[in-house]
Amino acid sequence: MDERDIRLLKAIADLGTGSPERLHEETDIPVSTIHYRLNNLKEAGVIENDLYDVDLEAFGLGVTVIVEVLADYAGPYEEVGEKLLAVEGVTQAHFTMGETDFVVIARLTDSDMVERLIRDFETIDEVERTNSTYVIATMRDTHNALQSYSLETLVEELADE
Amino acid sequence: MDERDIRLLKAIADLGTGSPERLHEETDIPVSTIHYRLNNLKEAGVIENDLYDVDLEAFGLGVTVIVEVLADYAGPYEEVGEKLLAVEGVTQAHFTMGETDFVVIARLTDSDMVERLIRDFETIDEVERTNSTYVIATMRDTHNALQSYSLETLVEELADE
DNA sequence: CGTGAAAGCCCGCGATT
DNA sequence: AATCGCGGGCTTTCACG
Repeated sequence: MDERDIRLLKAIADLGTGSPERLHEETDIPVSTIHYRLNNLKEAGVIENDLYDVDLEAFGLGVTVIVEVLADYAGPYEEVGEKLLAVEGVTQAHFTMGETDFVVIARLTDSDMVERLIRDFETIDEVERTNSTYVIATMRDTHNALQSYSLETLVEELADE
Repeated sequence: MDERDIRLLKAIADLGTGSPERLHEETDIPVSTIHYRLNNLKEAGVIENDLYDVDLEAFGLGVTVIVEVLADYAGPYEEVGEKLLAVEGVTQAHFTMGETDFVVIARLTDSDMVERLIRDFETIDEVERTNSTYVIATMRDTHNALQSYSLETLVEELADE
């Protein structure tokens, strides 16, 4: 992966599309070269998949909750994690170190559903305690960390390897 | 938005792609109708954008941190939020109610960069205190809350409107 | 909402450096 | 091994039933 790949990925992050033509306009790299590069990146697993960003508000999923979960488990943490993931509405689950064991983020319709979510969590054997925080407004929610990085920083990081 | 749209969006969430042909295989809805529907959904803002999922590990962005930010501000919260978003590596920022004011999630390269992140936060005038939690493993991180919902639930939600 | 044909884009091939 | 032009083929669009 060289500077040209970075420029490509940055363009993808900024434009929010993988369209070769759009990328060509943005980067001035010839269309067929973009193909060549993109294929390599896919092969290497750098680009996982193409997907759609669905607006959850449209489904009435307007409520976001962040739940800290304290668990007591003997086996591997993955087992507990799987049970958390199975609860309806969970969009993120992070296994963490520190005061709490898991940080879970869920998207729900209303406070009734929040109640059900918490109840579902508490029902899990290994779960000891939960601590919920309501989200009033989400200012950013993107997988594209690249968007927040400057091209220079990314190239620099690359050089360190 | 009717039941057919829901089926379409559910298929998108499940397959992880917006490819009309794949969607046709899954739903048996004619290809051109899928185009028609998808266009409407885009117009309505239900589908925000099509994008690529970039593997952040490939950039050495292997460290995830969750930071709770306590702030003291006179003006609107957006002002503080903007300052938080400007810090390099921030992928999510939620304005919350409860013990803390913001929950921020960032993707970074190493602990040096975590230090810098915290320092950047603390430098912001309105920020009073921060509390960081390291993520050991992320078990799920998807915008696709739809994946975790059953088709029945979604249609039911729709009917309530 | 479905059909068909025309337009435009994607992407692999192969020649070039 | 990377780059780039070309052209077949598929995807998408659009006017109509």
